[in-house]
Amino acid sequence: MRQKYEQQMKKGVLEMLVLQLLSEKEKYGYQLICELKERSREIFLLKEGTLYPILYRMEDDGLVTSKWSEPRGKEVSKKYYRITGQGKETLLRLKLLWRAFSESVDEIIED
Amino acid sequence: MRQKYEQQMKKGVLEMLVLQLLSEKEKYGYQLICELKERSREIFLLKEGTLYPILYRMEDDGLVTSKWSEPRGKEVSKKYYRITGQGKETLLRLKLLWRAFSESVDEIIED
DNA sequence: TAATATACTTAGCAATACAAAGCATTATAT
DNA sequence: ATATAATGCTTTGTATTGCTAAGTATATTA
Repeated sequence: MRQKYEQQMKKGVLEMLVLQLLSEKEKYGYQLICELKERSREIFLLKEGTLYPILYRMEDDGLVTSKWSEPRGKEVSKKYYRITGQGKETLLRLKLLWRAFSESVDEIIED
Repeated sequence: MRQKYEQQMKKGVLEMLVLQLLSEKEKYGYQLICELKERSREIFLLKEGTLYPILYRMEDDGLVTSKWSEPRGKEVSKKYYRITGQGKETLLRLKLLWRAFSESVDEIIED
């Protein structure tokens, strides 16, 4: 299953976007959902049932790590995700694939 | 299930591409596989097990119609698919969605 | 005559995106 | 004071999807 993420490209866009956001700064789940909604102008409206399984999967695959924050004062403890070296590599690969994929689609639909 | 195709946007790229090819001229299954391979520069390498179910689905949904060719001489009979009015509408909608979708992705991954 | 290309079909599988629900806490509004 | 909404994480179940794999059949090429 070496090519897993590549093969899932069409579905793998979400993985790519999550990795992108995490490559900028470590974040927790709910935050990712909100940021994705904002930055995509309401196009990526992830449900928890979509995002969290993605995070668990990526953690299993070594693309991200997680750790619970120690809550300061009244704060609730949150689970922060951080991208790993392997995750950065995967993100790069996914971006290249996305370019090829989307350019190809564009060419075909523009006659 | 009115929004079916819209909701499946990420997976619906294949449907969009097939509709696009059919909007240019009626075609048969194998031909679609070959053309898609060519025009996408080897990026969309559809298997029969992927394409034919898509065609059946779209026929069920009234986006395309099919008819068997009467074989001339030695020719094998082929099942030609033609896009319908509803299929053209769907194609337009899918293209608009694709633009919004891909532009959104591009913005996010380009920081 | 064997292999390859063309052409369509189907069964079965793994992965995914989602709905939906639950749990717990904090903030806001009534 | 109490209800509601928002935040935050998790899990279960479901429909859809893309694919593997196999099967059927004919035509062409080696």
